Amino acid sequence: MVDRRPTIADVAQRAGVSKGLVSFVVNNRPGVAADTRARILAVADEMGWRPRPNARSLSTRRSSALGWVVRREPDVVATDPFFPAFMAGVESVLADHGQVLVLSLVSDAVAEQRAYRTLVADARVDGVFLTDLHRADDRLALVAELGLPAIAIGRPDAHQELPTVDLDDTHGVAQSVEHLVELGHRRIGYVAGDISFVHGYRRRAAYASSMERAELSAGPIVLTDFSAAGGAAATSQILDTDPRPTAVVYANDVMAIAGMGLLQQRGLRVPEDMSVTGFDGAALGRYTYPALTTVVADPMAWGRTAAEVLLQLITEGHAPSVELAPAQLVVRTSTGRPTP
Amino acid sequence: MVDRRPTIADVAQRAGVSKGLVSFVVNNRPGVAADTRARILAVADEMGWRPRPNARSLSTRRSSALGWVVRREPDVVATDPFFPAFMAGVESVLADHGQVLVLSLVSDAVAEQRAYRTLVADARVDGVFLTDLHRADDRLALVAELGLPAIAIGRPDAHQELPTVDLDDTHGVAQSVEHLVELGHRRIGYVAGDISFVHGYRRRAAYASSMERAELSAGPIVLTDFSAAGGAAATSQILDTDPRPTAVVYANDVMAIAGMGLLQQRGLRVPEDMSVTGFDGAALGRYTYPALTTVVADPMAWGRTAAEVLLQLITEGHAPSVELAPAQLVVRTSTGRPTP
DNA sequence: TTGTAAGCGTTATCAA
DNA sequence: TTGATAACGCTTACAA
Repeated sequence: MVDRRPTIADVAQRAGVSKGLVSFVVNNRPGVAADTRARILAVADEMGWRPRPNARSLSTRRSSALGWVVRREPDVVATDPFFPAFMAGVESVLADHGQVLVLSLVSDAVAEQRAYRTLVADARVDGVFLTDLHRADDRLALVAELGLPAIAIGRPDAHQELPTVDLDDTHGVAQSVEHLVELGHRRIGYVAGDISFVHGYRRRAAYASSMERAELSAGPIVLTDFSAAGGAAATSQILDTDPRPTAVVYANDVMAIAGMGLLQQRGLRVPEDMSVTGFDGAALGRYTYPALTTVVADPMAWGRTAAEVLLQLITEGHAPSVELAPAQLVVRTSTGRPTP
Repeated sequence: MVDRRPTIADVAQRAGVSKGLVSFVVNNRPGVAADTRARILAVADEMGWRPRPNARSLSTRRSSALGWVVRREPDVVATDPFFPAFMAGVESVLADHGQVLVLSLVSDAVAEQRAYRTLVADARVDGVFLTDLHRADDRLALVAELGLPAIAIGRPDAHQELPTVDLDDTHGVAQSVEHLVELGHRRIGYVAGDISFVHGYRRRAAYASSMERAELSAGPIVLTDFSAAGGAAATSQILDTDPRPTAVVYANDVMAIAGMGLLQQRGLRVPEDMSVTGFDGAALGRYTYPALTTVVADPMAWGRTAAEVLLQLITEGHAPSVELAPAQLVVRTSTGRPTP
């Protein structure tokens, strides 16, 4: 016989026990004598045996994999620091749990639905992360229909049963506005991302209520799509308003950086003629000229926590929602006093 | 009995045939009467049955999944347009083939090795993409040892058996240098990425040979790491050289953008005092000020082709290497004539 | 061309 | 506390 990989039968035989007992031991089930357990573990270790997930999945209907379906344009993913950092956080947890991440990048809603359905039909994953929540997100109903364990990244708009791992981004936006007001700005514009996203919507709301709190009238507000192109176009629109604002709050860093580019191209100085703030804490923002004042969150911790919560949901059937530390303003040089 | 998902047995029974025949039909195997085949397909379709990959994998030892292990800092992934675009390309092919992408993001070589070994030990994937090739890349030996089908993204340095999907990036670098020379530049610096990567090494070599071809002496050359921080620091070093160059070629866009930021912070104008070129064609580069002259490749096509080749390698045991269209220079406004 | 039956490597059930 | 033995859902010899 060729030296094929050892199976549970080989381990059982070598340890002089039945397959069932070996299974009990690797699954940490009670009812096995301590010395028997130790012996089995020793043999398994010596033979370098571990249960194969796909064989196991046949009887348990568990795949030991978690799914993440991302519906975004590649261009947007490319410039979003959330994406890889969140993934790194998830990954750091999964490896220790013998889990694996199945990732799917789709471009439209139809492909997105199909992706979730196929993941379930093919029993590819035991649960999924729901990111980029929309205000009316049909994935909430979908995962319920499919009986697919899921957790929401960022609080869904409607009240939901789903465990949620959330991070308050409104605080950072409020800090941005307050920072600008303290510097003496009175006309502060806002470039929103896509407000069909919960986070896009919430950030805009935070801007509006902060302006109100400062007893300033909000606007101009431009709605766009979180992309560099969108940020530049929105900035152009803002420049056309009269009276022109002296500062602009952007809903993410990419739009802010593109916005600064457009301002400079039009001959305006940042921050002398226009102050600018971003959101994300992208690495690049430290090295632009001027360096971008922005709001930084901790997406890696977000991913880590999300993975832990999802695993708990899968194994225990329920899990708590978690609120992470809020995003914080980091002041750099793209903001300053308005020139009179 | 509850209405559990149909299995191959249900389909066989309903169609009045054996399980074996159903299996033959879904696997497109010859030797089934045409009308029988049609009837079986009709029944399967009607019942909404498809073979479950994990049940299938037990006998075939195929997982219907492809693996991609990425060893990079999240920060670097975050700013690299290659990553999501390549992934989108891969994904666009996989879905049609009932395949899934298992992605792993690791931070060091030890975790990387472990990731590949676990993927194989757990029979998680049928093959892997090898990206970010190093000049002496131990993964080539590793996949050989593991018997893991793999394709190289970008040509490995040493002669290898692996099918390769490559894209000539040296052409774009040469174009960059030629463009600058035509504009009248004679002292052209270079900010390399990490030259332990094949692509980092090749780009630098392309710069050097282009300079030689133009009968100019190469340098200053600064080696760094493809990050924004690295790009800024390298630029600072270049500014310290005497005589100072009038143009700098950067090995990627992020370093180029950070470099422009540093130049401007030091009071230099781009391109009047210093021309700058990048590499990647990142979306953001169109909207910086000035807009970045850069080299654009098509990483989405790269991913698409890579997926097709890898699938062929897995199913047929061999696959051709493919050479994609070379990257091309796109001139924008970060390059101009040197001021005398 | 079709059916039967034996795997594939686990976990689950039920006795002992 | 342990051991047989039957699932789990599919593929694949081998027979018919």
